Amino acid sequence: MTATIYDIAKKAHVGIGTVSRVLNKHESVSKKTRERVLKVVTKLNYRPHPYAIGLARQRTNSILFTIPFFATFFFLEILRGIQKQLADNDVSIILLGVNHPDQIEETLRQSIHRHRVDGIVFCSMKMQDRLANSQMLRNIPIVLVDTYHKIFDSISVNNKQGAYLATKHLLDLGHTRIAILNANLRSVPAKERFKGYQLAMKESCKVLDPCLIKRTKSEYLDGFTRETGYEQMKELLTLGSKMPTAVFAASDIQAIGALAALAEARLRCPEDIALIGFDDIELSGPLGLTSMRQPMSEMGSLTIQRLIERMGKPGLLPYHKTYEPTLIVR
Amino acid sequence: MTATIYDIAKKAHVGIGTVSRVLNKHESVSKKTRERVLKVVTKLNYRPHPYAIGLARQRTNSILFTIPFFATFFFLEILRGIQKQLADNDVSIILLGVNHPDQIEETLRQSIHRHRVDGIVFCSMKMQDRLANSQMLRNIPIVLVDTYHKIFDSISVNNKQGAYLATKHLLDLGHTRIAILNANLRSVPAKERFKGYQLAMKESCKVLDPCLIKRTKSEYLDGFTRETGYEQMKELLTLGSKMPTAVFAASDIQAIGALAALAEARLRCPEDIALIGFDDIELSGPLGLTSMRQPMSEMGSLTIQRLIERMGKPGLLPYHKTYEPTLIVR
DNA sequence: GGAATTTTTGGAAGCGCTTCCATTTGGAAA
DNA sequence: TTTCCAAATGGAAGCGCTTCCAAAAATTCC
Repeated sequence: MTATIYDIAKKAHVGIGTVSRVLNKHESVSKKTRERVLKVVTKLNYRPHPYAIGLARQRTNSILFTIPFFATFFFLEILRGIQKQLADNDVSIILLGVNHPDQIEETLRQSIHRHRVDGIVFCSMKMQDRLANSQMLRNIPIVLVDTYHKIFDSISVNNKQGAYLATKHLLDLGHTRIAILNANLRSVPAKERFKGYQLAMKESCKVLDPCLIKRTKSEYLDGFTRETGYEQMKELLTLGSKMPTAVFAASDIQAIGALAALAEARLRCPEDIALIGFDDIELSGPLGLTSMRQPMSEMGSLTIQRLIERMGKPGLLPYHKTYEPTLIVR
Repeated sequence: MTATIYDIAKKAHVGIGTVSRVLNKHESVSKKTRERVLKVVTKLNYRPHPYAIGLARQRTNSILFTIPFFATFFFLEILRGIQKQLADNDVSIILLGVNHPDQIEETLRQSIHRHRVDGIVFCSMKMQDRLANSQMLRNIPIVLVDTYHKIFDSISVNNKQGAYLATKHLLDLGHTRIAILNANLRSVPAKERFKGYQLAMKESCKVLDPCLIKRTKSEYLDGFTRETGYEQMKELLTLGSKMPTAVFAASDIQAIGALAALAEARLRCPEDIALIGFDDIELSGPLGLTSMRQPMSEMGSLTIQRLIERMGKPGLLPYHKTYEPTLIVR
């Protein structure tokens, strides 16, 4: 059996209230007693019972981390940042994988009720207005990562700037016919990335050739998939003389699909067609894919900082942080 | 404020004991009362407080899922299976990412104490004897996934058979000089996979050419890394006329490293050198890498089934389940 | 030295549940 | 109808903590 504060109180010849006060660092305990209690705490290797604390304090000290289940590396990286930050704060994280966007609301509702979490991190999924304004999320601190909604704190990456830099990189290499493989434009990141591409192209006075601008109507994952990239590249390859010399893919995952299409067509990547991605996911390295990197782990840390701050002072105005992605040339 | 059993009891004109009994499906409640209580439960949208339950029952209904932090797809897949299985059981999962093997013990100790978990899933990390026998893990149900130790339940894949099938596939394609890129042989899967390779080669009377057998001394991740694969393939490429015509990599991740080496050497994969991997990770598909698939999600489900069963009856003998991997030709 | 504060301290009550024991109820048997 | 017994029920105690209030101890001030 693990020790309780009663055991400590008895051994240290004090009341349980005093023990609790020592453990919670209340200042109204004399130095002498505090030390006596702490000595016993150490000796008995005492650990507070998190559920008892939760029950008494009326909060659970746990947060819900909501992610779409399909994707991979990005979340683990964010998660790593989150865990690092959490270690100090004695908060545990409950993972909620959502398989399909339509499930979000119901799944969320269940988890909130079931786990009575003190806060929610909402990762990479579009926050619908209806959901955002629902009663369910009224009184609970929320931080969005890699997505945006004006009424919540959000941590994201400057997609426009990233896309601008990526395109610029291709332009600087001397390319003129630069295609974009975009996702579904209903996705905010996709929209932003398109803007960055446009801006860079305009700046260097390149005309936007409509047939070089690919996007998708796919709803699944907003089109950030290999399949999309593969299809889009296939289409580009039918252009014959109008083919691009370089391609900016709105995500590495699409870029990888594009690579597959290139391989099928027996085209070499840097030589025949240049390709740049976005996200710098794990496999971009070995594939030699140039990409835009997002400071994922750092974003995770910041997320928790915000969440905890917000848990302390509920009235805060929404805070929006945007990181600048950096170009990783390979 | 959410309703408690007291609210329910009052509204349904019964005692709290009865409410509790209804909620826990005790049979000793008359049908009439049960229905009356359930009606109120629904009306008030009552949800039990997990911490109160935890405190009263003396267990936390949470399990610790321990993974190495580096890897990616595999865990998410396992996790998905786990979550699916958990949905019914009202158990929540606490994620513990371990950054470095040396941290395992301490991290584990902290988490067990802090969260008082009812069970542990231990994924893909070698379970050291010392740890396995430590007091800390004495009285807590544990299931190992993708790793093995005789005193714990384990769920894994028949590595030998998988490697055998993979090698056989290459042999059937007519290859005779087949190399193996292995990981560190202190890793059990690596050892098993080597055995499978040996077996297949012997069966078809191919002599094992030592210079075609690569392994690594790398401790990091037991050598299941891109870097390892890359280095090993580089070495193979220096063999000149003794070069293999086909390569079996002990993991996809190594295979991907190998692909990079091939690309550098301007060699085409299926044509110049055939390559087969193991694990069928997410990116093997788009890369067109033939591989051995493990039923990861299913493994996750089974893991939880075992864990829950073991939580019910602590005395069970260790149970070891081995899945047969299947060949995915691309 | 004694009164008036101020600082420390003890521990009851309460968080929301389970569980056990005592009590009540409803029939069946006599 | 009365007697018994099993089934059904109510609710106190207890899980390990926080917090508040009252009481004790220490300190300050006349």
